[in-house]
Amino acid sequence: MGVPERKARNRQDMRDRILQSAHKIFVTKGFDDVSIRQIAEDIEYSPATIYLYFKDKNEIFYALHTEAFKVFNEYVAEIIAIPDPFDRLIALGRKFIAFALKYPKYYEIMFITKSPMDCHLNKDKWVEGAKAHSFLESLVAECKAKGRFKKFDVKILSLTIWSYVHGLCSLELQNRMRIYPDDMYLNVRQDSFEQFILILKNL
Amino acid sequence: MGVPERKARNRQDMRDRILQSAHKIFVTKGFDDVSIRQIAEDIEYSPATIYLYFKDKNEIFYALHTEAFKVFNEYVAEIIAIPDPFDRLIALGRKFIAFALKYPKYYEIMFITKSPMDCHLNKDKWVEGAKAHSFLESLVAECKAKGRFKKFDVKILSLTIWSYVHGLCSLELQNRMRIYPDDMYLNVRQDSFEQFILILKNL
Amino acid sequence: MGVPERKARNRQDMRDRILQSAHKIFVTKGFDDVSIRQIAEDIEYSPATIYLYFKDKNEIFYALHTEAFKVFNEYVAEIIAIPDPFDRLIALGRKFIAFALKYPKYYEIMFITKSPMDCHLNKDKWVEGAKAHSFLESLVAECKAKGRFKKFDVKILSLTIWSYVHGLCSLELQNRMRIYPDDMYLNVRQDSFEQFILILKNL
Amino acid sequence: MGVPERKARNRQDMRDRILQSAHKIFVTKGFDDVSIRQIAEDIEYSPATIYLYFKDKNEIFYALHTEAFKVFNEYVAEIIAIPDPFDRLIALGRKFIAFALKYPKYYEIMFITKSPMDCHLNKDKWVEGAKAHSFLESLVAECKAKGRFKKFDVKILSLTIWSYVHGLCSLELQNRMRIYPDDMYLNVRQDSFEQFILILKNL
DNA sequence: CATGAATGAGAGTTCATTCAT
DNA sequence: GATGAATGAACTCTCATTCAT
Repeated sequence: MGVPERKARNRQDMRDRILQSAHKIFVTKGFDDVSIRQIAEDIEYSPATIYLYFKDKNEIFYALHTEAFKVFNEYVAEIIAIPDPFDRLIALGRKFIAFALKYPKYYEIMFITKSPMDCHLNKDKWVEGAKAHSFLESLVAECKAKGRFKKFDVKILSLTIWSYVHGLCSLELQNRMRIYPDDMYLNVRQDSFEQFILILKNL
Repeated sequence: MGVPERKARNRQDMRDRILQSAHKIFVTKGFDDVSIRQIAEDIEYSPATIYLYFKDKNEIFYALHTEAFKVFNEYVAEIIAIPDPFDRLIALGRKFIAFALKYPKYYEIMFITKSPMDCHLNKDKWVEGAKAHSFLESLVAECKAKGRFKKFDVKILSLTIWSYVHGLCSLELQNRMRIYPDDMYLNVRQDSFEQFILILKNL
Repeated sequence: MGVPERKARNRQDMRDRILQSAHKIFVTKGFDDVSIRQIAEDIEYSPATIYLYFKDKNEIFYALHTEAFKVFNEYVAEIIAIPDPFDRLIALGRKFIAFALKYPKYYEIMFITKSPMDCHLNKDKWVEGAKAHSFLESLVAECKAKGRFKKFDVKILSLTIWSYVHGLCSLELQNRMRIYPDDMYLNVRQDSFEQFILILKNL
Repeated sequence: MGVPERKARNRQDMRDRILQSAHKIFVTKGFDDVSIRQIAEDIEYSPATIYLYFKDKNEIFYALHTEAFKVFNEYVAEIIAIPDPFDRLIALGRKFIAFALKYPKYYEIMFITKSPMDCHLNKDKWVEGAKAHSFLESLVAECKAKGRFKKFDVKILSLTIWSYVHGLCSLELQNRMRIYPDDMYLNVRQDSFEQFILILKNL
């Protein structure tokens, strides 16, 4: 490996370390407490150093966002092994929910946080989001090709499904399900999802 | 009108002015930029004055939250005139979405923002949220009493509906629907909702 | 009793209430936390009202100071019944120490706090302090008249005694005696004072 | 001198500048007026800069306190050259008083101010205070070993001496000696101390 | 490559005080 | 006699960012 390659890798290493730290602070202390200084302290470098790897705070958030989608894609990837498209669709839903619960902060960045970033960056984000979404749409289309969802438009139904699953995750992550008594709370999310599967099956 | 009454009204006026200003800044600049100082500047009073009407920043957010639910309740109230429960349910959905679009920041406070407020305040918030939710449940129960949703549990179906509608609104408010081309974007939300009505009708 | 008298008494009542409150806060929260607002809240009047009875904060502290000396004088007065001047001197010392322990905040104002007050006020204060001090000097003089302290100047010895007793009280009140282990701490002040009596006796 | 050394020295320089400024303000305006902003203005740096050298205000006060004891120890150190323990004891007294007069604000911090600092810091302070005190005790013990103070307990007598000297200094520093007419005022402290020496000599 | 040094801007909050009513 | 309303000035502290070294 040549010198430029090693340099590039070192550079990437450092960026990763910064992002990991940012994510860690994000997870433990919340969005507003992710400050350059805190990250610097965590990785034991000076705040100024961070600016060697990221233009500004926005860029860190943007990278975090990219990272989130990368993790998401990997997390979801394994469902492609499932032969039946409907089963695959359901599996996607399950994975989606599981991801939200396992990486709530990544989920926040991906689907909840309003970007404080500049507009041209957002375009890229939409691309990423769109990719995930068109994956869903292709699944719905496949189902339709196999005879399901006859009376429904693929794109619209996809949005309906996405809305439902995202709504379910959102209510959970933003603590809005605490309105249920404790014993119900534990099952309610699962029950609703199973119910939703049933509904889809009968469309 | 007696002196104490006038004083009380003046006091309320001032509180309202502060809250309106807070809401305005919230709408135009975002949650994090709502600062006592900004509010003060906006209403052209000194920062110290604000503390004569609100104990601290938390109390302002809390009042904003209460205000949000008040506006919401008034906004939704008129549907009770609709005789058929299913029609009423649909109308509730429409109202809900319309409210989200008309008062996006109130919607944010009510259903999205993770409260930075103290715990005992949150309890009250859940009470409010729960009230709105049990209103939905009672509607679903009424529908069921009239023969609909036969195979479905009232509470679980209510959550499913809530999730869907909230998800739809969330995606919209957090700009996640920009993945659609402009011409689609205009109709997609509406189309999905109509589709969802259809689904509910056939349950 | 005529109207002006009653008015004057009411006025004095209010002043007393304010001072009591100031002292209470002073005792429980410390010097720096005595604020007009806190006093106002405590006596359940508005801050502005306090200014009807005292020109400003300084005047309150000044009145507190006067109050302190009044309480001190009353506290110490009973020793005049003791016939022997040396016994009386010792009794004064005991009373002095007891006062410091019982009313530590009054003691602080009288002998420790550097007056934040204006100069012309200080003169009056010195008058008060001087009165207490000349009382001590007259006692020492009486002792000398009875044959004690032969080789010592009255004024200088008085200062020496005052210094010692004040030093002892100061160290105690400012927590500087915590350097002693707990069991010693309890007796050390008393032991030193008894020792000092012995020294005086043998002068 | 290497780079790190120079950097360390610069850092120490800055800390010293801040402390000197704090001390200066403390001397000219009093304890309560020592604010970060005032210090910043005085040293002609921004307030934020101060936080690069001190964690918070407490740390500044703590450093000031440490500084005070350092200066005190150096100031008092030279007396160890005096062979006779009683002479040394007297010299200590003189040095103590001279220190109080020369560095009144350091004296205040060391022996008068009630610390607003956190408890664990205070422990260290007591350690320092205790050190100074046990130095006094060892001197008294030495005197006793040489035949003086026969009828007196070392620890108690030490406290008695400390109380007297501290009382004398306190009365002076807190302006309580202004009760004497101007011509007396100039000598009275000195006279009392000489008298006290005489008393000790004859114990 | 890394950082020490520095800062302007801004946050929430409290205070003594004034004045019209 | 009492006060509600208001404020200017101050406080401690944190932030993202820059730049010379």
